[in-house]
Amino acid sequence: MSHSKITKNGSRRILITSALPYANGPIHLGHMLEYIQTDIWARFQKLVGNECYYVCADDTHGTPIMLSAQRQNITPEELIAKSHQDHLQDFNGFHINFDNFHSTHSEENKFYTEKVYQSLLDKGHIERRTINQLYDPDKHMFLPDRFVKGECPKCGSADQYGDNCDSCSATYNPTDLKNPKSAVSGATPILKDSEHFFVKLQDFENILKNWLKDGVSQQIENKLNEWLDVGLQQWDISRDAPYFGYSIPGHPDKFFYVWLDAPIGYLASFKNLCDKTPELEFDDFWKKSSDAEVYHFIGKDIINFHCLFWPACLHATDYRMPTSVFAHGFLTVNGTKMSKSKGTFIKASTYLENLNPEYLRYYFAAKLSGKIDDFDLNLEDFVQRVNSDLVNKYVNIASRCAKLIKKSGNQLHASIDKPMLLKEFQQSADKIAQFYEDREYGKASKVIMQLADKANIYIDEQAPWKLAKDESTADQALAICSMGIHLFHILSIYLKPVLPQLVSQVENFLKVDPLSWQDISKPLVSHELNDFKPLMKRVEPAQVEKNANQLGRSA
RNA sequence: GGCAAGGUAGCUCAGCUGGUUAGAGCACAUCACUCAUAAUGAUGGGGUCGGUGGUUCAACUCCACUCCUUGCUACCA
Repeated sequence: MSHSKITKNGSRRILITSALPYANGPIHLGHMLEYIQTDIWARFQKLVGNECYYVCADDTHGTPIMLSAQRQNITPEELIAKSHQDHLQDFNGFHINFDNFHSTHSEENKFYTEKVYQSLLDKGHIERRTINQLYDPDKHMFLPDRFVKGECPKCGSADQYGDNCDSCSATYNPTDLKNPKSAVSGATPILKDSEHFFVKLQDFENILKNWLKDGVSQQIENKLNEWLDVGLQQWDISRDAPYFGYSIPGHPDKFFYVWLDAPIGYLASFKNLCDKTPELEFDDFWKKSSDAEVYHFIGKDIINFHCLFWPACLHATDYRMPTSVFAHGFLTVNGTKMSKSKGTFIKASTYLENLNPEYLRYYFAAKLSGKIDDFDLNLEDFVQRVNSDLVNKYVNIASRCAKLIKKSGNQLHASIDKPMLLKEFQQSADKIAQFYEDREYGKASKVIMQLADKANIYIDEQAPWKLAKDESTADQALAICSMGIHLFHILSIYLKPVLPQLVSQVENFLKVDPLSWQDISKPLVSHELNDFKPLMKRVEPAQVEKNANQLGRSA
């Protein structure tokens, strides 16, 4: 169902998360779509005066990290420490303003994971059962799906991973693969028994159905019906040693599956923030009766984890469930999946070497909706969109007014030249706020750019440059250019969640304190400005090409 | 294979519960302007809405089938 909270009074308490990046690889632009989407929402909530916290963490456990560390001859702890630094650098580079970025390999996470498990156990939601699984006899480890390769049992294609075939898209069990090989050692896997721990998800069916009814969008609910219609099954939450993670209390050879402790990272990161922030209480947000709001931003690929397993875990632990879960689609580049060989697998760090992060923030904002549709980063469109909207329309307003104002000592006129136009700009605030709230950033951007067009039309019609030539009308010219700045001022507030860095330069130019939503109604009459300096350069198509080429090689 | 979401002008996208000549931005063309980071303004050409077949007085909007893309399919993360 739709979430259309009114954002006027600024009295809401909100906790937001993005999905945890896996500590086994670099952040790429697909990741950034989600962090930028979330960051814009968090910045918007803060801008309108709500109490809002945005937390995240590295997802550090599981077989891939263990093996990756082995291959690099380092400990998993060293690997995830390196990732943590790299990830933070990328996030900072894109102005992702986390209130806390923690790790699932932390005291807090261990504590809450065990707490969740103990609650599930105490309430009889855990069952133990022996299952049969592929095992690498050389490496002495059980093999997750993605570490078994073989021929598709249906079409015979070679080198197929795990449980589905790339070439015929058949679904099967890893044990069905013909000529299976361990992707770790190359050995032929054998079947071996092991006792696993399962969460009886069926126990939560009614709770989950009720929560879904008004907790998530129709699109997500439709998807989840696949699971609910067939009937919820048991969820395997244990993995055998060797495994990098937390061992299950009382069972030293069994470990918690990474997907159990990953979302718990949201709790852990927030707890860690609370411990650093005296006025912040964990229970105010997570106790069952909390009236704070909790939102998870995720990709469409992990809907089941966040809308079935995770709420069940929270409920069993007597915590509140999320207010809602927001899912977005996948990023494509020039219409296709990001591909290393095509040079479209773009790492965050490579992008930052060549391009301004706010170009991408704006491009994402200009096209994002609240739905789970995939998102295409079309590089040509990217250049045109950013240059046209940001430089030619928005920044241009300030640029074209600044020189005439400087002639008058950088002092804005004492009167408002066209009050009705100002009013129109101000009255768009509610509509734009609602679009931000609904994550319809594309629609918000469209309204903002329509206003920018109106500002340029106004200046064109008034032609202050003509009036400035004559002593008798010079004052009128100043009034018009001042009006242009008033409009620019409001546009800057509307764009601030998307373009924090640019708007901070604007604040310097306008000589004002950090802008807030309230400032929309406070035009800078008779205000003094600083000298205007170019606020943003155009994107050069060559930069983008360089970027793509570089990426192809370095990925 | 099953389920979900998407397939609308050259490009990127809007189009609510079906209803006059299908919209926007960019790109393109012509004209105007010259204050502005060769920016801005005005006007114009351009789609029959993936395909086929239905329902209806009327469908981009409903139904069926079909093709294509992406995701999920519970021991991948």
